[in-house]
Amino acid sequence: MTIQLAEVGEVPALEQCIQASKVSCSNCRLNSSCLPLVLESDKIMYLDDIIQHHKSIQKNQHLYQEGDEFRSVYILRTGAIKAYRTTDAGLEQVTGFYFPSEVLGMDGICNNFHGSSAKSLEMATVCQIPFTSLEKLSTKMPNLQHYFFQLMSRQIKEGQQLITLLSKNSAEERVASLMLSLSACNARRKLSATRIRLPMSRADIGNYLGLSVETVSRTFTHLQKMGILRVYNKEIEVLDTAGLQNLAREFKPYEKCG
Amino acid sequence: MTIQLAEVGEVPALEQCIQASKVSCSNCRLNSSCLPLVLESDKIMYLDDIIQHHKSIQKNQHLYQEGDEFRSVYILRTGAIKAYRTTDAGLEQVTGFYFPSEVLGMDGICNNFHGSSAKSLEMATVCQIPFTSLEKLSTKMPNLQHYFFQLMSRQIKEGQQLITLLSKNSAEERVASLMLSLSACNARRKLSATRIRLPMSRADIGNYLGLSVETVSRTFTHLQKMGILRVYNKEIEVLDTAGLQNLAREFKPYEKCG
DNA sequence: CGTGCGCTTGATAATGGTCAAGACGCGTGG
DNA sequence: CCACGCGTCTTGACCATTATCAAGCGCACG
Repeated sequence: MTIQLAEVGEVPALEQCIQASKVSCSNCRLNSSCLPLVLESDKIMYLDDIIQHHKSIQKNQHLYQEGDEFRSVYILRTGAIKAYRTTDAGLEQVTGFYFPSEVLGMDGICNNFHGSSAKSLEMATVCQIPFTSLEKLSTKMPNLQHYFFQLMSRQIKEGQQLITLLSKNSAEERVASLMLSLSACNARRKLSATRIRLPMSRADIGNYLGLSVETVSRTFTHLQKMGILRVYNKEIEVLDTAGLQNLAREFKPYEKCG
Repeated sequence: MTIQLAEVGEVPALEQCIQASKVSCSNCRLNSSCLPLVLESDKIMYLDDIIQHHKSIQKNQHLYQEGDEFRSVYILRTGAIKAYRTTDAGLEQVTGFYFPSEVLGMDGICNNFHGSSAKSLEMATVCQIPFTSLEKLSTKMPNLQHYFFQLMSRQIKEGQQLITLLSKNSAEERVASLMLSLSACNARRKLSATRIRLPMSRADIGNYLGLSVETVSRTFTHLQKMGILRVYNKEIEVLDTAGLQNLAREFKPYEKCG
């Protein structure tokens, strides 16, 4: 039997309000955690000029696909997106989950083709930033240039953390780490740190963590039996944060530092 | 019994010649595969001004360590370097091997501290580029800015490839992939594609590939029994490139695209 | 009220880790 | 030049974790 948790996701009324109003970086509610933060307020208008606000994507649609020509990077405003690559054997490898205010698509810069696909896990909206415009603007705004260097540097570092997790940690530690990360991600977004809604399937989680679906499922059950989590399908309640941290250590991909 | 392979590494005489002469980007023999390539030749002097050429590092010394303040990025000129992080549990996680003309240290940009350590596997020389100078120069030289965006993008992509390798491939496939990568790396450097000298230990290889030393060793012997490689300690001879590619697929971290 | 997909659970098997011992190779010092 | 010793590599035996296969459950959706 499923117990309905309190609303932990976006507030629908607010969402609609945002979507209805004419959007610009100045009145966007991500403002405080988003890109324009690094710019002097009188320069946000330049950024506003090149950003294409409010592109929306239905659930399970692609924002871009591996091999598509790279033209823009994207900032996620609402919803959730998974990034994945397709292996030579035709298997899918999930490389990351993205939440509001995060920047996607920068792995396409190196050879002008997207190196991964981005598919929405639920209805999502993004801002699109044409990359050549961004580069031009960056030469004029050292802050902006620096911000993007930082952003990419962080993604490199997060990749290294995931590599470490995959090669050194057990199934239990991997799942615990992910839950802790999502909790931190919620906290950053001013949502509950103890109630996590998972927009992705067990298969996606397993794929991301290098585990089979079955192992993910078993691990959830086990963490529940240990009294660390309570699992209601895609709603996770963290009962023992310290216990979770004890298992996790390492790996904090969603504790963004910028 | 060990059979001595032909010289496959750097040519000592040439090395010494380079080290003796006054170095600058214009007369550096990496020239054609290195950073200045992207600059108009009359602008190389600006880069030359900020680069500190020819810093040398003894075997097993650190170029920088995790947690050190981030000030510069480095280009490896000769030798080989491994990058690694230390996990919370105090274990080492090798995140990459670097060879001449590759750029190190960019994971430190995001929070001004190096996110990994870099230790030389053999006597090495590097060029040091103070990052703030580089950023300043980048605002004036769009090509340079673009080059560094590409470089970091590529590192993100390579991280994703390693992640895929770790979560989807068997021990055999991982080792085969690494050998193929090193072969490609040699080829890029105009060295033999079939004779590979491994500057790193079996332990480093295992650590990088998420395997135990024993498994790495067993895998080498197995690949040898299959007639794909011949293993003389740290000298590897590739007997069947196609067979190796067959096992590898995926994962080409050293086939740099820029 | 079915039908199907996603999730859970159980039984079994395989890959690779761990522990232990021995071989080899290299540098040191006699 | 050889003997020694240590560190690295290899090999073997055993074991643990997790994948795979299989079946059943439950919720969502038509």
